[in-house]
Amino acid sequence: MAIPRLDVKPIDTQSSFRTQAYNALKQAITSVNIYSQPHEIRLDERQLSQDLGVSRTPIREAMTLLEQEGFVKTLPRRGIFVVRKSKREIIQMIEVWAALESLAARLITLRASDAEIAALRRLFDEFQGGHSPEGHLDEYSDANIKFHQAIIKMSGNQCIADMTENLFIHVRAIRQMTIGQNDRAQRSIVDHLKIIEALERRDTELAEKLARQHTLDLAAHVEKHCNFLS
Amino acid sequence: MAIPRLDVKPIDTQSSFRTQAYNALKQAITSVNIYSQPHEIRLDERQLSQDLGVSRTPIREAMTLLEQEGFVKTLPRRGIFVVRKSKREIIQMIEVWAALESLAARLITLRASDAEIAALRRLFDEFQGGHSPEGHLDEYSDANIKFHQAIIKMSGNQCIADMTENLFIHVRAIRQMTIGQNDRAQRSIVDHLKIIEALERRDTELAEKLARQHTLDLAAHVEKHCNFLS
DNA sequence: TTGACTCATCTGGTATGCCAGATATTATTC
DNA sequence: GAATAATATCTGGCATACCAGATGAGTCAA
Repeated sequence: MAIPRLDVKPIDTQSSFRTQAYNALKQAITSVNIYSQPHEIRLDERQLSQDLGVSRTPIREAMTLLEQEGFVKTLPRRGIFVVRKSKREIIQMIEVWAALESLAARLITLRASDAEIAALRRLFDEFQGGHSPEGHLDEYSDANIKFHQAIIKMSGNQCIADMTENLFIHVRAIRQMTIGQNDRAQRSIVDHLKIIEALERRDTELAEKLARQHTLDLAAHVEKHCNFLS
Repeated sequence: MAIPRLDVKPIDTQSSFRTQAYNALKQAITSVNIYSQPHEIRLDERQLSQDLGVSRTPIREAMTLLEQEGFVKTLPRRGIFVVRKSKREIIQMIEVWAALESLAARLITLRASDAEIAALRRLFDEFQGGHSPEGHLDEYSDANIKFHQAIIKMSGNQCIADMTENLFIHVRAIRQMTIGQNDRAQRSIVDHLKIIEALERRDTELAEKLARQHTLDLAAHVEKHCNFLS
């Protein structure tokens, strides 16, 4: 006779409180659009430790990570503040993004399989089939990000993915505010299609160049129109 | 009559124990060539805190940073280990470096002053005037790194500098082992000269391409000859 | 001798308490 | 009443104690 056993699920012994606090805080910080509200946001270690139900220690170590990633800035005995990137910093991050995505495009033409590239086109067609970007900017913004993430992932270079992950987060808020300007959504679709075509033809130089220029255009747009940034 | 005063220097209230521990540990970790010795290096928080004369807390926070930067890996209740990058990871880092330095070259042609570019050529000529690379590989290796750092800095994009800083450290050990192979030093000098010439002529496309290819060549070299990497 | 078991020990994870600088509040002085 | 000084409070930096998992030496049975 089988011994009755409780249906206990193994607790996640892999993720420490520190990791859980890190994820929770990063989620919380990146979900508020800090550029749309004027006052700076201050965090309190003790308050957060109470809210999350853990002591200050894992909170502090999570903050150490978030500070290195540029999301918060700690001023000793003053407080911990959510960082608002300047226009200059945002543009520099977009430029780096352009360089890395350009490299990703190069690597795809050299190493990706035809099936992978075909999957990228399907991802593109699926969204295109039916709606035009006008009036669906939220959806389009999601599809847009998915497209870029797919390219990064297809490159097979994990280092690119790691280094662009936070760049995406920092730039995301800005993208959402620019996607509706100057017919950018429509232009963006055209650019993406050209990039896909270059990848399909394994045209390394062209794919590299188009991917770079597409993102550098965003940098130029931010330079011109995002004067709400400091 | 002046009151006698002790010549006390203001203590560095800016750098916390955490920061000092971080610097000391990073220095210590990166100064040992982990690829030349077979056994893995394990660190002990308590031992380090005793050596550095501080408690475990700042040590732990420094370790948190070093782990995020990829220099150490913490295994709970096992220990903290100095990370040995695999060949695949090294190559991916060099590829990212190539993309970023290529961007730096582009930005220089568009934004740097003639004086800055002239300074770069002087840096190059100074080292060239007199010695050939053979027999001075250590010096050459230093000059080589200085050249690349100068390009990064001249780009004016601080984000590139931040993101390449650790890449340089990770790749440095490998560079020192490859610089003497295949006449790489001599070839490298030729490449650097061509890059400088392209920058002087403000040839954006060419400078970008040469800078990228120069570093991608290193990646290819590592792929072929660095089989001592895991 | 060998294998499994026990337990002392080691190690990173976490909670807690104290410290000093920074700020806000109150008291004091003119 | 305004400017200044004294004080209470808040906040991040640091030290320390305890916990539990992992390890390895030692023990005991087959």
